[in-house]
Amino acid sequence: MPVPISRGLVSRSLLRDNAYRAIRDAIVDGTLAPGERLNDADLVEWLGVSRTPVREALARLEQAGLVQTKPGRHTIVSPLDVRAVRAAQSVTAAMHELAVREALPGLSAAELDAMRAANARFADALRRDDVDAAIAADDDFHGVPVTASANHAIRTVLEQFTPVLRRLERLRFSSLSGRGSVAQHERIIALCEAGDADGAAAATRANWETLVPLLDTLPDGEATSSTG
Amino acid sequence: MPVPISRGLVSRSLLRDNAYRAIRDAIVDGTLAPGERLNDADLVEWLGVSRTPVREALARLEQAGLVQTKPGRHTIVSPLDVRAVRAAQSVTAAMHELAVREALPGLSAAELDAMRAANARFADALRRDDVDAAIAADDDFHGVPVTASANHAIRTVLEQFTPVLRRLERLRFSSLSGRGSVAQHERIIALCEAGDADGAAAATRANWETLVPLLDTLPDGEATSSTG
DNA sequence: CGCGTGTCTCCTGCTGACGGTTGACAAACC
DNA sequence: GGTTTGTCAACCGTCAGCAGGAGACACGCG
Repeated sequence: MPVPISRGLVSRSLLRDNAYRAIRDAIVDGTLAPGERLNDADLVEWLGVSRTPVREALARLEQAGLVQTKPGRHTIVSPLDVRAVRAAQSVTAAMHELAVREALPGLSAAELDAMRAANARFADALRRDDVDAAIAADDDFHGVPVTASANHAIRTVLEQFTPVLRRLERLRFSSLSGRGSVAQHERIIALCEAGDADGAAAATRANWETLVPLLDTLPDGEATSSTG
Repeated sequence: MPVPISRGLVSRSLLRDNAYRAIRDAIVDGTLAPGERLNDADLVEWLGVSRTPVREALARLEQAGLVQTKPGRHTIVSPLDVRAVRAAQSVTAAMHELAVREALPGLSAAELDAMRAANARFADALRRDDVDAAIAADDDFHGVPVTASANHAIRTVLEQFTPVLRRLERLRFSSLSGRGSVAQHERIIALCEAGDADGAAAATRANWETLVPLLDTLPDGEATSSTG
């Protein structure tokens, strides 16, 4: 049997990556509550790995702003902070806008189909009130231009800050932000098909701005750490 | 004597942060050449710290794309890759544009003065062909809107990807990209003063686009690792 | 009873060491 | 001589342990 020569298809899993995903997901879905203290030893026991991969995972999470570390003292899950989420939102929106702009010239019919399919799954998940599936489909939809842009920096930034937004959506509203997003997605697809870069970029940005009104429902000082 | 109650003014320096800065600067200024192999043991000996802080520094550099790691095999300084630099450039430009847009409504006269002062230092450094000073002044100039935007995500992203651009400028051209940048900076200041958000944002983006023509002078496959 | 101080414990940051995997070299076979 | 395969050294990922500092508590003093 001739072995397929696809390179690096199965990459060995690093313990630190698994730890990163596990802790990140636990923060996003609320298992680890905002403001909660993260003890290295506890995480070690929970994940069944040593402190080194756990600490490397925490370091990555700190860059994203999901955890905060005071050197030598403690590590906590970041409180829900309006300004921090707003910051992550505007950066995320800018990245998606940029991805659409860079991807559009070379967007293939197959990729447009992939966006349509993802949007269909998104709509279906919303009908079923399946938050997990809806978020996954939404990620798939916006992931098409990101992948097509072939811009690794965009991907890196999005992987950093998207969890911050997802956490707010899941903890605070327990349902995906906009049902109107389905129509917005359709509009984005249409503009992409028409080759309207400015229009598609603007529509994408607008789509990610739907989070903003929800932000305003968060009291300014909610769950601020020490002073409150 | 009453002690000033400024909080956390002196933050204890972490070895990993020092290691990060040292390695990053060495890559940017070419001390560590593109494609060069990075041996943990060598870095340990050079920096005089243990492997852990060195590895944490390398992990951060990998996110920025300045080094590449094959798990279990080796770590190398990223070769000069047009696509990677182009990706970092477009993300950086988008971030600076966003920073100006968010900072403008609340930009004070003092901050405008700071931009003018930085631009003056920038022009002076260019006259003296002092690349280090020019880059520092340029950073200061663009740092004003970034700081004023109070958007921590923007700052994080810029700290990640700016070194990638600086490395290209220093290795490949040994002089700052655009002498015309002084005039562009003045234009940005004027538009900020006039409160023209769209104009200032566009001018900022245009300023960071001056890197693009230089990118085209890089052959597509320059310094790709194995074949060369 | 309130405040300041000393001690004690816990936790983080760092260190040094070990094992698994990977790419390379060389010997053996066709 | 070319190809295959066995062996090997090197290096990264991970582990357990140590030291310094910060916070908590209790004691003593005013």
